[in-house]
Amino acid sequence: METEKKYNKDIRFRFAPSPTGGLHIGTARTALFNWLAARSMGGKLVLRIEDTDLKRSNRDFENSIINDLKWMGLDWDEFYRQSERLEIYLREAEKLIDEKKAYRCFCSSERLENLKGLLISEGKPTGYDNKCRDLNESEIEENLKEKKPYTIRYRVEPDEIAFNDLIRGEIKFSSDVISDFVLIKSDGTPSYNFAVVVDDNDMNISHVLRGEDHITNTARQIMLFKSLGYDIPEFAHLSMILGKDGSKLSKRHGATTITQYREEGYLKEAIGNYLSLLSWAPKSGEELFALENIFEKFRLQDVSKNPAIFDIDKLNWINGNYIRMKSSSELIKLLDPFLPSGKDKKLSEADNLKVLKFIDAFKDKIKTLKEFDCLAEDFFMNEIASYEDEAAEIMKAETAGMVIERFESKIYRHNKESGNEISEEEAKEFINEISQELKEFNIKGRMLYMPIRASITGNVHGPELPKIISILGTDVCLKRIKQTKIFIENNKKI
RNA sequence: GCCCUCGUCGUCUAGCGGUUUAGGACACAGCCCUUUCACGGCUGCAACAGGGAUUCGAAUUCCCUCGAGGGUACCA
Repeated sequence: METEKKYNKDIRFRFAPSPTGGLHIGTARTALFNWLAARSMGGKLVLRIEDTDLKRSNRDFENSIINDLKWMGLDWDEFYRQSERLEIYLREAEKLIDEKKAYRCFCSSERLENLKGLLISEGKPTGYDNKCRDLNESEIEENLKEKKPYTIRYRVEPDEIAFNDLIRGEIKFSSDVISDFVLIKSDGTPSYNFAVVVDDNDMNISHVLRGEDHITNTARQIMLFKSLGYDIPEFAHLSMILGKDGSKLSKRHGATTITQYREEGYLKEAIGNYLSLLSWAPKSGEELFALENIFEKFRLQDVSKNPAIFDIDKLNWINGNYIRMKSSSELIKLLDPFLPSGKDKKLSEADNLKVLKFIDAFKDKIKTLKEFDCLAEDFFMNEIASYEDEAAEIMKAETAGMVIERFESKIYRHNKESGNEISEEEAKEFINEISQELKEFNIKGRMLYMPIRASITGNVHGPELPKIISILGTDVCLKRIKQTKIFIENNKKI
């Protein structure tokens, strides 16, 4: 109750990715939940790039992350980059040294490695052995004079650390299990735990919402908040996202970055919707919703503690739903990078109309935009690429030839009289006519429709026949029928 | 090893001591619609990790075991 009062006026969340890779699905989920929480509470969201690991961070990754965040429809109120704030961390660390809450450690990394190896072999907890904890003034002076590189370590004092996780409830630690850790690395950059605390205070962060993998860091950070005399923010930890086999989501499970999913043909609406459903559900039980409509219903307290397995089937289902919700004209824009005609950037007026028809015919069959790609391939060629076994089988029937013959003559006449364009209605009328004509031979149903379908697509599945005919146009239909007749001849010989 | 977290259908979850023959969604199976595929509709399949304790009563509270995940860095 009191905590609610405390932050009512000034709620500030932050999202703090490190640019050591693209925007990972799990990181994106954390970003989304921060956005949801901040917006639902009427607070602000800060984006902070944690690029203090000079070796692994890079600007391309940062751009990619920001790009993907924006693509998802997330926005933020303030932006910071830790690499631009290095003096601040140094200054705060010096302060702690002065207060004897931190100290310079001159141990080489070799020594630390050896120490760790030794402790492991003895079956003891690994951790720093406090060698430099109580160096006297002259020892320190001497080391500094020798220009020995040093780190700044925090002096962990015996204490019990407890905090109330907004998702998990009370979590306690004993300082016994935490050894003196590094605040400032020997290259002068701050370590993660230190930079985070200084920044969260500096940026007036009221709520820290991050992944479960940071729970143990929280203990270290709380010690630092106390030692630096800062106010301690609220904490909440989201569960991990796991792969199908229950292990941490990694490349082995397929695509792991938002960029990849975008390229696979997932819509931002679907990604946001699905990710928000990972460890949270609206009370109403809705499964499909827009983020803009849902954040009001979002409550941090309702977030589930269980780890969630990333289920591509459900994402596909959601994505299919959003594809169906889009109009064909919206889809044509989204589809641009996926369509063969879009690839070589020569979309004529006629092509455009064709694509529109094509989208209309296929959009309720498809789970990802990328699936349009291979589908489109078949429709934008003059020839049929290959005949399905089932189609070949259908066309072996005596009556198939008759059907195709009649179909061809109708298309042929239309082509001579009205050209390539043929509307769905006209195509439908043709089929009806053929149906009437062949009634006396008792050719109907499958035996009527399938040969027609197979003769122009080589396939027994697909969109409604009139749609296909209209998409292809009579020119292509005639070419393909001719091709099919040859195919049937050859097929007979075998 | 030590520390922390988590454990409801295959998966995401609802459930907050009696209203529960544990509800919904995805996936799967069947049926209907349909010239086909898909969409849509209907039906079905399927879970409280195990053991104790508290209680008249436990998926819900407590303890133990087991399982999973995370941390234990001059990575974040």
